[in-house]
Amino acid sequence: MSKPDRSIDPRILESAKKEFLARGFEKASLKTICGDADVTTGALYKRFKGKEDLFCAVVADTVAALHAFVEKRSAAPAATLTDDALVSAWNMDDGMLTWFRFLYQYHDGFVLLISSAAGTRYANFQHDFAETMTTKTHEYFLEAHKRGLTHVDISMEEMHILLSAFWTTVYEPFIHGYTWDQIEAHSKLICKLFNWNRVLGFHATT
Amino acid sequence: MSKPDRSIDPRILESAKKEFLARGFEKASLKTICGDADVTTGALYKRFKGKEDLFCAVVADTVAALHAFVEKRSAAPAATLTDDALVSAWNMDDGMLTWFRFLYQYHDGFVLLISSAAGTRYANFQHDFAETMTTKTHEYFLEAHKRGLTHVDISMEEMHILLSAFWTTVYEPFIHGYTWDQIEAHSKLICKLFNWNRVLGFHATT
Amino acid sequence: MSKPDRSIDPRILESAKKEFLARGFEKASLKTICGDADVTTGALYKRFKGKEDLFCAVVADTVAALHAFVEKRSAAPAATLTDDALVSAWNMDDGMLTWFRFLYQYHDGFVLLISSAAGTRYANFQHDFAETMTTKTHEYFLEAHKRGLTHVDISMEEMHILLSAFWTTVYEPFIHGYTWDQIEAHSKLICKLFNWNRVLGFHATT
Amino acid sequence: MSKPDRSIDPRILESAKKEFLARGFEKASLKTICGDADVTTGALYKRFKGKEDLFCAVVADTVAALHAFVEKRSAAPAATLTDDALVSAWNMDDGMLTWFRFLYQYHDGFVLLISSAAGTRYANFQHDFAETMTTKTHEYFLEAHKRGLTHVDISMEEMHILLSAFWTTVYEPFIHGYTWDQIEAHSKLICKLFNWNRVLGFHATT
DNA sequence: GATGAATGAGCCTTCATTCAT
DNA sequence: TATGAATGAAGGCTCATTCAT
Repeated sequence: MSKPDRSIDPRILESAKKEFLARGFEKASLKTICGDADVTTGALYKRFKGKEDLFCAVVADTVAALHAFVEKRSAAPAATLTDDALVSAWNMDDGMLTWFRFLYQYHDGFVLLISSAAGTRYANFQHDFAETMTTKTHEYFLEAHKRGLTHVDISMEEMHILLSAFWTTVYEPFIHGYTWDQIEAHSKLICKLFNWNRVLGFHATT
Repeated sequence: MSKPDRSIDPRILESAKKEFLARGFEKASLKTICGDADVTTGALYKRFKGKEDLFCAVVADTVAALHAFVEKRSAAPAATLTDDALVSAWNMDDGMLTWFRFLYQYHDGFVLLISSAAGTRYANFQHDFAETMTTKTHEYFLEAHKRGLTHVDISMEEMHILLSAFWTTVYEPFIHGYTWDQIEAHSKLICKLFNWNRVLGFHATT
Repeated sequence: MSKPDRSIDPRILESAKKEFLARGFEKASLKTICGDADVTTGALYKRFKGKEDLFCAVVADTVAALHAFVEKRSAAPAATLTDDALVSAWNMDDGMLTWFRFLYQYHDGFVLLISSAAGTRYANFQHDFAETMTTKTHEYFLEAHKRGLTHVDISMEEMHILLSAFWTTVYEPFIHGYTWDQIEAHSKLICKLFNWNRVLGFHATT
Repeated sequence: MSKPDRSIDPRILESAKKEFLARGFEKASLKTICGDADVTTGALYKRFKGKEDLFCAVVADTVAALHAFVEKRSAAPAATLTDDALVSAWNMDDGMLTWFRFLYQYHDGFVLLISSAAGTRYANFQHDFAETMTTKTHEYFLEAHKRGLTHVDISMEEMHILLSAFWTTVYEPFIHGYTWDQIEAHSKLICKLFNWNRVLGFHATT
């Protein structure tokens, strides 16, 4: 009653998600997508401007949620944090689990972004995401450095490559279709594995 | 008796490598490859069964060298190693540098395998490589466990996760086109970053 | 009793005129036309049978006015004209200006007919118009011939060629978007340019 | 023996010419063209870069001949002509016939250029051709003016529109498929009809 | 009457692979 | 053995027109 009838949309989006997931953006066939959704190509073009627009629509809420999530978690300026908060930011045990929980909620959209987006505006999602995280993280690190909490020097570039690797590790269980339980185990393991304190020159707290 | 004259091959392989690196296997154009190599498509098909066969040829020596390298390094049965050797296998400072030196030697082939192989039989190279390493590594770990050098339990699956994370970090500088100097620095960083002793339950040596 | 409410029509017609003028009949987009007119395609199809019908509607009053104008100007049977009238019909100084004034009044519709009608029933407007004029003109010429005002023989086909050439020259300033002042100047030039007396065998009056 | 076998090309070009002539560039269907030529679409793309390239190929010799013809006829700088030559340039009786003979030789290509080129780089052929002729003609006229052979002032713009009309008249018999005999008659008629001497202010020589 | 989503054939173009020469 | 023209299915996309609501 409130909204106009969009009952066909979910069918297209669902079908598109399936195809994009299975074959990647570039090799995905609109004909297959339309066929699966019992819709003609023309109908698709009524709602979406093209193949990429369709991809973006499939992925839109994931992207939005991701932005919101990142925003919320990096809202606090480095300068406002206590020394303790600044240091413990690297002991990510529950922080990571929160991340995994969040990403698991947007599982398919996230996999699309990291695995099937070649050819779309999200082609560099992994890189851009690492970049975003790097910027914020480096800012915190610099603040810690200024306060004398560490004496190690890490350039943006080095931090970027370390975080790229780290986040690639985060992506992995999604790409390989882990169950939630597996992901939980994965989370704990990699938190134990990555010794950020040592790399960044903090006093180990663990 | 020896091999037939393959004097034209290098041009094709070089050209193919360039194109595969630049555009990835799927988007690479045989026409471009043949054009750059001053060779006709027909000639190409005389020597290679098809696009994928060409890719495999480009990558063949890297794959072979990789196998040989892995084989050599894991030739010794776990049981024959001293306790010390078993434990220090994880403090990989020079071990890693050896790896990096090796991989840097096969730079392009390696990048092809980890970045441009989608659509070929090497699509899952990263995963498969981690798998390979996991088997051998787990065997060593089990031996260490048996000897009481650790009391932590790590399943094959967990070991796979850990090694995937680790190797992902190793790949990173290649993907990002690091110079050798940068890779050397990265190597040191990596060794600091990974907390193998903690994860595997060895006495911290650092 | 009178006409049904057509209050929305002007918007469609205006929008259609704009689009047809800008892109020609074939490349004009009904979607654009409907969008500009704030009307749905369905609504358009309620009033018009299709794209061509719409074009015809846009052009209808121009066509009607043209017919009326031609009719009025050729109402007098050739036989009823004086010798003088018959001959001076070709020294068209003010006759032409009257024509130009008339065409300028129906500027857009006329341009549509001569420039944008490919694909419609008016595709051959130029040719058909020349044809129409030819019939009447030839009749006058024959009458003049009969009265001995000329001894030249001009067939219908030849007359058609001559009038085609003449009217093509008339169209030109419309196609080129001349202002009224430019058209007025053009009109004078035209009268100088065409050597009707020589072609038709009248005594030069100029 | 000298040339490689291109025996299939004529079939494509012939078929393309037919289709372009019949439906215009934009509505012409490559499938139809290929079908008529007993060739697959792929084959077409081996020889031509695309639809427009095909059109250009069909029209290439006409364009070349046209350029050469124009070049040859306007090679003489205005300043080098005698007064007589300058004036009689406008009494085009045999000049026009030469033109018609030439155009008739390239009949189909010429029709393609003036009637079927919308959407190609030759879309503005008519206009550009008129422009070319205008430039040269105006130069001659200016020279005549300088020498006092005329006192009339005609701007480039006015000349352009007059020549546009004139050349449109030249095109007409081609567009309407006149036979050579009809064209010859047409040529004579329009030369009689257009009174360039009067418009340009020369002493009538006829 | 009005809506506008849906239709669906057709568009031009690409490219790994084949095969007659 | 080498050639490279030919294949032909498949690609994404357009748009005048229809019809259930």
